[in-house]
Formats: sequence, C-alpha cells, structure tokens
Amino acid sequence: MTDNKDKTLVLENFLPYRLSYLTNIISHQLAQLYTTQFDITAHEWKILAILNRYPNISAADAGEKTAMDKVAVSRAVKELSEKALVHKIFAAEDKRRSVLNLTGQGTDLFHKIAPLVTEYENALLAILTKQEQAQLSQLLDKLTHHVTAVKP
Amino acid sequence: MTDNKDKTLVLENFLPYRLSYLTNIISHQLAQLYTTQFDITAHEWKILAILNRYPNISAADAGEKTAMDKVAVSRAVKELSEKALVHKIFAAEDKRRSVLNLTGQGTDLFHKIAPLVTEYENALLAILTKQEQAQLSQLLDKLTHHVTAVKP
DNA sequence: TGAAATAGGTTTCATTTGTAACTATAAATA
DNA sequence: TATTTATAGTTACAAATGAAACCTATTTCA
Repeated sequence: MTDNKDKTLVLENFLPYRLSYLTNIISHQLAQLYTTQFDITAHEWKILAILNRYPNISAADAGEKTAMDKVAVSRAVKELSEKALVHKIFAAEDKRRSVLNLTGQGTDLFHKIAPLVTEYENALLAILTKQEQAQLSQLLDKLTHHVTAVKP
Repeated sequence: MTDNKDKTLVLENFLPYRLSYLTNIISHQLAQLYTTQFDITAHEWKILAILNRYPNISAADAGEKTAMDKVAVSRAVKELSEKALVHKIFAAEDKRRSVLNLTGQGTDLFHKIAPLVTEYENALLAILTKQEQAQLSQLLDKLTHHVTAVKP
C-alpha cells in the first residue's frame, strides 16, 4: 500500500510542491546571472527579453506575454526607462496605450545577458536526452494549457 | 533556421520561464484552497504538512525538508503556535534546538486541507496518462538532482 | 450629445519577503 | 579551563509584492 493510497499527503511526492521546489532553485540561480553582474531584477529582465522579441508592444501586452501583473510591469518599465534601457511613448491614436521599445543600450544589455541565460538553460537540459527534452516540453505544454483552462 | 539557432532568446520556449509560469499559476490556484476557506498561508500549510509527516523535527529540519529558509520557518511556526496549531518546545539535550509537533487542532486542520489539495493534484494530473505522469515524475527528479548538485 | 462604463497605467498603502545583525547555547581548540 | 567558533532560532530593517484606489483617455449607449 502506497502512502498516497492511505490518503496521507506526502509532500515529497506532491507535484505542486516538487514543481515549486525545482522552479525556485532554478529561478534563484538564474537571477544570480543578471542581478550580480548587471544591476537588473528578474522583472526587468523579463521585460527586456519580451521587448527584444516583440518591439512596439504596450505595457498590457508585455504583461500578458510575461504573466506579470500590470503593477509589476509598470514598475519595471519605470526603472528601465530611468536606466535608459527602454523607451516609452504613448500611442498617438490612443493616448492611454504605451508603446515600448528597447533603446540601443537596452538592446546591448539584452545581448550580453541572453548568452548567459541560454548557457544556463543548456547546462540544465544537458542531463536530459533529446527525447526527454521533447517529452518535458510536451508535458509542460499539456499542463499549462490544462491549468490555464481551469482558471483563466 | 529556428529562433534558437540564431541565438535569439525566445521567452516562450525558454525552460526556466515556462516552468516558472506553470508553477506560479499552480501555486496560486492551490493557495486559494486554504487561504480562503481556512486562514492559512502557503508557508504555514507547508509546515503543517511536513509536521504531519515528520513529528518531532526541529525548525531547521522543517526548513530543509520544505526548502524554506529559517526566517520563513520561524515566522510560520510562530503564527501556527499562536493559532494553537503547532506545539513548540526546546530539546532538553540541546536547548537551542526546537521540537515541533502538530496539536490536536493542527492535526484536524491538516486533515481538512489535505483532501482538497490532493483533489487539486488529481485534477491536474488528470490530463496526463499514467505513463506521462511517470515520465514527468522522473524528469522532475532528474532535473532536481542535477540542479541541486550544480549549486548546493 | 453627454453621462456612465471601461480600459491602460500609475500611485499608495499594507503585507510579505529577504538579508543581515543579534541572542543564546553548544562544540572545538589552544 | 578559557577562548574562539559554530549552530539554532529570533528580531530588525529594507526591499519587493499585491490589492485597491486613483487618474486620464476612450467607448458605449440612453
């Protein structure tokens, strides 16, 4: 009889706990890469990355694509603007809507950090075979779709 | 040529990002279960769960088993003690070391919450086949061992 | 139209969290 | 043994976060 069978919750086997344990460690290690060498928070890094990929998007769009709430986006953008890494204007056709872009400096910084984090990702994935990597990707997709469907 | 090939970091494909996205949603949904119905934080819930499984452990042990830092453990235990859910004494043979246990009330509360969170876990896992669940478990193990080995 | 509702962003305030300093006890060592 | 060093836990302060209130601009529709 397994522990789950008799209804005793075993933290070590509990999926949400295991996911959060792993994720916390990874996020922490990853953050080291840019918080120490460059003076950038995790939120700020996310905004840099998303603006590199999608120029001219609004704060709301950036929030949606990064799963950050609008307050966090607003604060990160403000910081990044003050650091001259991001340029913000308001759209002419709708003056509420912001239009965000990396500055030259912002682009430069992105290209300094990106190799570090992809290197970290590669180091992570190195213990998995190509097939396992594909499995993992698929499982994460399934779970993510499921989970966002349940409570959108 | 894929986006990864030309070194442009694509957030949506980046494993740490995808993990953190999924985990945040799950943690949040899960927390709803006990923060709303019972007045318990995520940290407090972790302590309840670990003390149910391992009675008589110290705060340091609890922290190690839950991946919480000692300050978070101290605060959660203090709260739980004030709510009479956890009983804390100091060990006779080493007066620095605490000895923690659930009270009767604490045990009762644990047994109220446990079914809710396991039900949530089951709902989560329901989109995966048994085989996929096993794969996921194995992949998480591999990654977790790897990641803790890299930076212990 | 013009009042009400909505949407994008920002600010404020309270809570949470993390780091570092601190207290008390125990272990190590000189 | 006396002094240093290490360990368990708490406290204090600062930074990060989240919820709600708050502009301002745009829609909606009576």
